[in-house]
Amino acid sequence: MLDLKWIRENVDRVREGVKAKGVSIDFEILLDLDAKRRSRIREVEELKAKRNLANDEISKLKQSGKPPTDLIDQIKTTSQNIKEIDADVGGLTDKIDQILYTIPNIPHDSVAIAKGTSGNKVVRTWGEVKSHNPYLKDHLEIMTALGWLSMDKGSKITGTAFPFYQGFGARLERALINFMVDFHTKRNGYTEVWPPALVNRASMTGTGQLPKLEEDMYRLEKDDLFLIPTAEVPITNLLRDEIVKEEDLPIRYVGYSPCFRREAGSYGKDTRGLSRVHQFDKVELVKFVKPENSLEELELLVGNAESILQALELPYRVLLLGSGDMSFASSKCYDLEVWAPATQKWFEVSSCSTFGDFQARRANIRFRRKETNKPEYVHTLNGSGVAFARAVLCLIENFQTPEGKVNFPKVLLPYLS
RNA sequence: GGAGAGGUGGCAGAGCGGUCGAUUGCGGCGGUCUUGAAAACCGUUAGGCCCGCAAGGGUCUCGGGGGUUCGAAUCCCUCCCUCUCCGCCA
Repeated sequence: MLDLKWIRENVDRVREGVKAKGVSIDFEILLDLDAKRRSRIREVEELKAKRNLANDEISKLKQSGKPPTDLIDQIKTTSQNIKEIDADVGGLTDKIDQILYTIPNIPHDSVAIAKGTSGNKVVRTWGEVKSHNPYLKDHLEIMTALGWLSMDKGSKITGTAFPFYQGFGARLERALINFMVDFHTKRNGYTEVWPPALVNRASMTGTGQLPKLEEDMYRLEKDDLFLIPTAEVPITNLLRDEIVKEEDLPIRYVGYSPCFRREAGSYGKDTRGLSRVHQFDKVELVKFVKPENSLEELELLVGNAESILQALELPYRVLLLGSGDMSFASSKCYDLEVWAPATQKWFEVSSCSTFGDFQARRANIRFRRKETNKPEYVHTLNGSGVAFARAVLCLIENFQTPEGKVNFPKVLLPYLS
């Protein structure tokens, strides 16, 4: 979330930033509640100071054996007042928090202000973008024919858009997990983690999925736990409510997890085969960095994600997202899209963002700077490195042979043999 | 799931209604001593919020929330978590 004090001092800038994200917030109400709350706090703290002095006095009188009954009677009304004002402050705080939690992060200055996807810019393209060729079959056709994937079985067992991988398809999934995690640990310097796939409400709130996206997630009612939409959630929350040492930064984690998305209301849009599914696998990169290194670390993160696509010999392009297409918590975001030559579409397989201190503030993740010895919020970043279902889709379509078989990039061969 | 014991500062561990934000030890930081280091000694070492340009002052926090009281780390209720034993189980 944004800092209330900072909002107060920079309302116009926040107002513009929020609008650029396509969200509408009534800041007059917020600032009014804030002013009321602070005035009530001043009021109640004065009373508390008075009560504390009286309590000291009572304590002394008791110790010297004098009955402090008069003083107790006097201070009773003060205590009653304190209770009432405290309740009022509590109510105001709840209202303020409710608003604060719905305010999105504002885009970084280097991000184009634009509606929807109109501000997205291709910053570079890599590899050969194959044009349409009559013999090309799409991934679903190939994988189904080879017995690698059954969307029908997934539907029977669970429901629509739950892929069931079989035989070599299952093997491929497992190989990709190992390849990507190895690559990021050995070559890109990340520390491997394997997080839980279920998280509690506090974690979902910490990274910003809640309260806004509750409808997009699978939830276990009985335990009030959520199936993670991305490993970003458990991995970022690893450091929730902690203060790390300055010299430990940057902290880099890589973790595999299954990802679960209800994708409510998205039926009929790009849903063929593996292009949009409710459960998929993903290797996620998460970084905690010092604020001054945030943008530079984002570029490195994008590079780390790209290195996977290059190793897999997949043609891709990098998009810098405009304000209207960015996620709620993101401050600056690059998407990586891979070309699928049969489907003739770009598929997003990675989204790399810096969140500034937005998540760190919500999740209370700080570091202590040596010079000042004061705790400061870290900046959090994450990116897919990369997301599977679509990467598999692109892999199959790019590496298919005219005979209806599939070759694989040589980097995967050790994992597939 | 059942029974019991606990959750206190970076860690360990006291306190169990009244100057307790908290004794003490370890660790960390600064200093004295030393050619340097160790040891020893001295000092220092939580965070949030409010007011303030600042210095500083006030207030809150002993797992979370609520209650009793003039006053709660201490008493009561509730939830969460950890440990031990039993049950169940991959």
